[in-house]
Amino acid sequence: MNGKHIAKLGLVGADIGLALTAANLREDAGLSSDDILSELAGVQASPASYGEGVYAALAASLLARQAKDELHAQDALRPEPLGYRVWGRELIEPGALAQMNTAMRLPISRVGALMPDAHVGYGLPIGGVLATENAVIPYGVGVDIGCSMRLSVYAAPAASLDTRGAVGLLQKHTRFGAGVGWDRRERLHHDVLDDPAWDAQPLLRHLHDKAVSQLGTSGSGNHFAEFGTFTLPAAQDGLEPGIYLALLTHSGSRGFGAQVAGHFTRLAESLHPQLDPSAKKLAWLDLDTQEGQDYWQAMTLSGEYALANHEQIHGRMAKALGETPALSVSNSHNLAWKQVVGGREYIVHRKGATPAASGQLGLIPGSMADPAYLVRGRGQPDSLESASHGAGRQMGRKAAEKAIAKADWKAYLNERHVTLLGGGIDEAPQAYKRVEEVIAAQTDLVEVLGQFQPQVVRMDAGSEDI
DNA sequence: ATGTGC
Repeated sequence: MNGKHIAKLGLVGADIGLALTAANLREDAGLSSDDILSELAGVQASPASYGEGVYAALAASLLARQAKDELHAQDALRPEPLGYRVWGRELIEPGALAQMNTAMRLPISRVGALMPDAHVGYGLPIGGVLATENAVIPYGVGVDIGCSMRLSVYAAPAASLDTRGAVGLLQKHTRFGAGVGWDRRERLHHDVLDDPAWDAQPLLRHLHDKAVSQLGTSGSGNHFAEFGTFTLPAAQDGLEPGIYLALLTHSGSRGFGAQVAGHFTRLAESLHPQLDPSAKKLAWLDLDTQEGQDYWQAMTLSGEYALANHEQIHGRMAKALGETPALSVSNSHNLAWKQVVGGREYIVHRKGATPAASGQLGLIPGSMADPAYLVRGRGQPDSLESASHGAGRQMGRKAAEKAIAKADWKAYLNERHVTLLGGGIDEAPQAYKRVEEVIAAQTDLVEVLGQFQPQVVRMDAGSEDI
């Protein structure tokens, strides 16, 4: 009796050693090689019936291997990605298409689409829309859960707030930077802080204090608060055509949402150890598990928290201006929704994509010095009723710091009479695709209703200073 | 995206 006999049975790895050990004991007990081999075949065929005795260790190892193989089979990627439509393909880098292809190979994926602002992200590309069946992918939503836009249009002429006034308001009523919150005495309350969901999970309870301090702040990266002129060519929601003063903000769920995203993507990865490495960051949570339900609850709360951030920023500003907005629009662009697609309910992930159901209003910003658009969705089915969430990056942050001359950046702002508070060269307009081209690539997804031109922009100071 | 990090 030796390893070759055992290997012939199809045993692999550590199981061979375990089988040999057991075989030696049976040989000592007087059994023939043929008898032992037939016993081993019995263990292989039904390891669950050998919980005790000389074959117990081998049986346990076989069972563990079986479970792992089943997990692997469940998580196996399709050999080929499902088909999906791409808007503005000529504007999209190959890496983003490769990431979308991987996403469309997941066993849980059903329908997908790529928006014209798409670029590479963690897991699902930014600008990716993905419908899955009964499962949610934390990195299909993104790190900044609930990242969103809000526009307030005031029934006041664009010239009624000068640059100096706008700078003062932005400095007084907005807060930027990683880790930054409002001082205790400056904080405002919001009902979102009383949501019972905060008490439903230890993680959420733990993050409540941070959420309290950061409510009504704007964070870092591409987040902004800006005053500008809003041009409305045709009446909308009772607002007459005209050129108005307006406030546009881009903010998310801050440290709270980031910690939720990190926690649940690590959890998802740990639950899918057999997932192909190329799809590691696309690990999902089944919605019929406790983990999936917990993520859904935390994600929903993060989304509401992010919208509350905007409400507070706009509320502070409206009070300071003494104006009530004549038109208010907001939308989340990093979130998952339950949505009926072709008669079936799927989980639709939009990671940097604007919901664009028929008639639904949304906001698509360009850059710190380029126009933002008020749009109305056309409910295009192949896009899963979506549109781009912005212009999309043309180059990464490090590439932008190398490639863009500071003088060119400043000239771009000067030509458009944009005053910038904070803001790094990694967010320069030249780092983004031309938003006009991105809008032109999705005329079948959204109709443009109005245009916002930034004039005084506040962003996080970042690594560079203008 | 975030006062972080396989």
